[in-house]
Amino acid sequence: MDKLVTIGKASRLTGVSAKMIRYYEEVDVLKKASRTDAGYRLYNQGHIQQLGFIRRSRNLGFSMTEIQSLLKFWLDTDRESRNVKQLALRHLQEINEKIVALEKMREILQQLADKCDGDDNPDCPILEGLAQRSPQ
Amino acid sequence: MDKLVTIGKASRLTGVSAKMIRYYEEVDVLKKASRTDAGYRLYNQGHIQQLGFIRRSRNLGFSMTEIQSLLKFWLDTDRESRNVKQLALRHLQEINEKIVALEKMREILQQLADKCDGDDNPDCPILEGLAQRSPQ
DNA sequence: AATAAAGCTTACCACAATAGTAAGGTCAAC
DNA sequence: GTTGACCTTACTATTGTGGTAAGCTTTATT
Repeated sequence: MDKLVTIGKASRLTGVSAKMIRYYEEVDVLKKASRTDAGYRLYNQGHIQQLGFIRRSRNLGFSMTEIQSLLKFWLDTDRESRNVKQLALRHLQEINEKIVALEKMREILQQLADKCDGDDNPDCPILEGLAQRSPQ
Repeated sequence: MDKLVTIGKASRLTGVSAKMIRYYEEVDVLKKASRTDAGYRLYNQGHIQQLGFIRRSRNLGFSMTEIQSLLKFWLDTDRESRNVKQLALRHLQEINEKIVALEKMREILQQLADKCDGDDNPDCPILEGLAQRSPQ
């Protein structure tokens, strides 16, 4: 009683482009689809759920490799939540590091921009900053 | 009286890898170097300064295309600082958008992680969240 | 039934910025 | 006169996504 859908419908159901669905299969984060006689891919409910899982994981910034691990945990009822949490915390730390880096950029750039009149005059502390000082 | 250096020295002087120096030349953000008879690239003080400019711009997250514009402004003494500031503010906005996106990820992921015991038990709200809800 | 439109297939290319490798030429020192 | 450091070009790969082209299948319209 498993309703099977072709890739276009699976895409509409999950919000994942057909292109990406094929790619996920290719890099082994999505279980291979069965095929019709003509070679069309067919997806069942399990695939659809898995695609949702992948999409939400991507939206949280997890890499393909991390998603592979997450999916393995998800499918393994014997997992220890310790391992999942560890993966999540590691990713959280990466996110934090990216935020810190971006905030540093923002601060320096904002300081330069504040000093620049932004008119028809050629004087420009932004260019001077990029040319001379060392905004890290 | 312009001291010329080969690419290795230019790299050490600027902190830009030789690989990247060649790449910058190829994509036209760095003026072409002159060559020795044997074909070795030779860099002068202007090149070195320009490489510093590029490195600092990269560190602030500007793309190659943006850096091309910045360099054009820098070399044009008739520039209007308005244009430079506009470019900088646009980039600042992109940085802010990235920060906002990352903070959203962080919040959702942190919430999931907080609910997860992270022990040898298989129960895992992180996986449940990825599987079921919509942590956009 | 014939044809058109929509949907699917694989196999390419492109992106942005960086790093790595291989095969080979050059230069300086010992 | 050989070794080792340095340089050259030309590839390949990365990450995740989008695009295109050429061709087959299925569905809808006439």
